[in-house]
Amino acid sequence: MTATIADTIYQALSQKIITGDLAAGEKLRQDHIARDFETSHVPVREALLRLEAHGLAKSEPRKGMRVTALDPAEVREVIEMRVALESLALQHSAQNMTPTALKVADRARKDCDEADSMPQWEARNRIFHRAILTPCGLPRLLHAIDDLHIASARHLFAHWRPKWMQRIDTDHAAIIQALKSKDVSAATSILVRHIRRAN
Amino acid sequence: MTATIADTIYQALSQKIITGDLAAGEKLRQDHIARDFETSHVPVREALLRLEAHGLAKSEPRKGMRVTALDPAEVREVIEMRVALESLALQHSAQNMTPTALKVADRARKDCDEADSMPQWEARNRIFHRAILTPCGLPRLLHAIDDLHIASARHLFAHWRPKWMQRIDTDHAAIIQALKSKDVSAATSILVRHIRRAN
DNA sequence: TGGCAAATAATTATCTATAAAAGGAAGTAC
DNA sequence: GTACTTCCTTTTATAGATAATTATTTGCCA
Repeated sequence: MTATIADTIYQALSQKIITGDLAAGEKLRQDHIARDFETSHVPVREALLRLEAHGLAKSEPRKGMRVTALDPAEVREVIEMRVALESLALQHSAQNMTPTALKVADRARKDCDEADSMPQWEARNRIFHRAILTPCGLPRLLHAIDDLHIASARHLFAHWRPKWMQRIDTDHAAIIQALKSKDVSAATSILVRHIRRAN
Repeated sequence: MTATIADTIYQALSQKIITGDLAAGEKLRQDHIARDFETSHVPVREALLRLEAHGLAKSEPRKGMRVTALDPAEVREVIEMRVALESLALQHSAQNMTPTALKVADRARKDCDEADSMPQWEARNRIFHRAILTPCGLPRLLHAIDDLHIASARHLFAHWRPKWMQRIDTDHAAIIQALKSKDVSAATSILVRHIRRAN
């Protein structure tokens, strides 16, 4: 489990970008970051490249990296992509859904409802969505969905953080219920509605 | 336009992986590649990371990179993802489709039909698919589709290269025709069928 | 002969140093 | 006063060297 330094830096920076701690458009200077992490700039470069791969930063050659902007058009785009891909994943997932997997998902649902801060809720919300989709067994699809969730999370932090309050998510419960009764189309349509309005 | 060295290496390696010149499972050794390109290993590392981001290679920390395998299950997965995302893109694209864009697409279609080798056909086929989808104006979606096309291309090279022969693609023509007459649902269903069977 | 262990080789990850490019400031010509 | 040029600073990109980790081989003992 020897996590590489670049890994650590990538995790830290992506978290900062997601929460808005690093604002859109902000420059990411290699040696400043290197100083912060008490390392050289080489692993920083690696981490920045990974940020770029996940759409969190953009590089202009010889001019450095900047945190990507998240305009409303892209937020809508991400939502439509999530609708398309999460529907697909859920249809496969529902077929493979075991009682065990359902219990795991319901546990994640409860954890999410019980979160007592926005960052905690956001993390647990992602875990819930992943839990209901993981049984699809399509790794590439799940990976793509994860990236979209990261973009969604950025938007959630930017626009909902102040207004957030603890609440029971009825959509989540309804999805679990539909999965339990093997009603795939109901589960899918609730999920689609949920994605479209939760953002 | 100062292309960085890492750029060049990435292009070359990805091309080799797509065409099967670098086989699945093959190790990608940093200093060997560095020697081949007469450079140091640092830009090589960058290129390898980009390969990983596009799903063409996988890294195990401290153990190096390997070209990813392309098992039949993943091929099916990619097809289903393409169906989901290209449908979405086409629906937006059809709405924004200008006569000019249609002409460009039809030109791409003819070029594709006239290709006289498998690699040429593959490149032009990708250009055609991109041409009919680009007007959707959703950059993130197009980018995701591009990555899926790369995976599809690997499969095409692996399984169709010997059997390839020049032919007129009637699906392509039918899609253009449907777009011309603004029949979005017809265009979409032809595209879906096309993706499912062309692979 | 087979299996374990230490040493060796190969390879990756990181660091330090150098080169190249871009951006900005100051000075001069008009 | 404005625009252009040149120099200086900042920052990124690459190279070469070092450290750390893994794989392999060889030698020893049962």
